Amino acid sequence: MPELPEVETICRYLRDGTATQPAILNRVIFDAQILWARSLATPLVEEFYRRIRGQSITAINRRGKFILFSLTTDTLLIHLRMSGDLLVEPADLAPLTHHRALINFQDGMRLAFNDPRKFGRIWLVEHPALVIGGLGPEPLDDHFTAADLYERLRSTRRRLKPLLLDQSFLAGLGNIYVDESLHLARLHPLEVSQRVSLEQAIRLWASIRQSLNQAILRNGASIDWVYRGGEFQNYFRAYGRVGQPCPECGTPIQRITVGQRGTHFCPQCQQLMG
DNA sequence: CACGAGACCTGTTCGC
DNA sequence: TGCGAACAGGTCTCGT
Repeated sequence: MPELPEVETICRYLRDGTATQPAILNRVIFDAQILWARSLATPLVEEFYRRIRGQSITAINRRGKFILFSLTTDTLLIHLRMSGDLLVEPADLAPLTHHRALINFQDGMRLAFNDPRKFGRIWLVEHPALVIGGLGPEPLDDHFTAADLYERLRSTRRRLKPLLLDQSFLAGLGNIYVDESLHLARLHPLEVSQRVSLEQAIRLWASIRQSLNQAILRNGASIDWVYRGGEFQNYFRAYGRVGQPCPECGTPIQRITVGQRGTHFCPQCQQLMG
């Protein structure tokens, strides 16, 4: 499910709690179970069990699409990839079909990692930089400026869509928010980054931040069978709207494939520069 | 260097 | 109704 706004939403749910699930900050870990071996990236499962036991959750943060749980001595990182989700529930429930890992707390609750497609990954490390060190800037960070984006765009000749999906270029965007940001900025997904002017870069920078901020305000997007209460899917401008009118000009939204990803854009508003 | 294809996985939806 | 194909919010690795 998750791109930056959805991961941010889940992060807040875990930190602050919701109407249906309690916050898990400061809980003490009793033990853990890995139900699908490949969900654990590192360390080996026995060491994971041994090290995580007895640590408590001192902070919950997001970096790009990673969720970082600061523990007493280590950091637990979880990437939800395509279909992952995190649930807080009583530890005595029988695991659901798609539960891949369980972190059991001393107070009888547990954090369950549910992931039908099994692409998600878990790391337990002393130094999180080992996992997230290669990420590009955080798009909503005050330190990330339009000038930064312009400079980064100029440093390569890649097409905008695959470039913005590259987490080492910018952290957190995925298929939805790249399409939404490019539409808002009126830039073609196949435009070459080096041809983007300063003015266009400023527009793209503002569009990325606006898309992400609006999505976070609506608790992210919920599509298909994964519904977490987010409502941003009702405000999509381009993503998933093939054949429907562009909100700016009414031209039907087109779908092409770029780097094996479905790509949605308005052929009128988003034209390649000649 | 930049891009495309194939892997990793399961589930849903679409077209005939 | 049934069945295969296409598709899905991600990322890695390999070959050209």
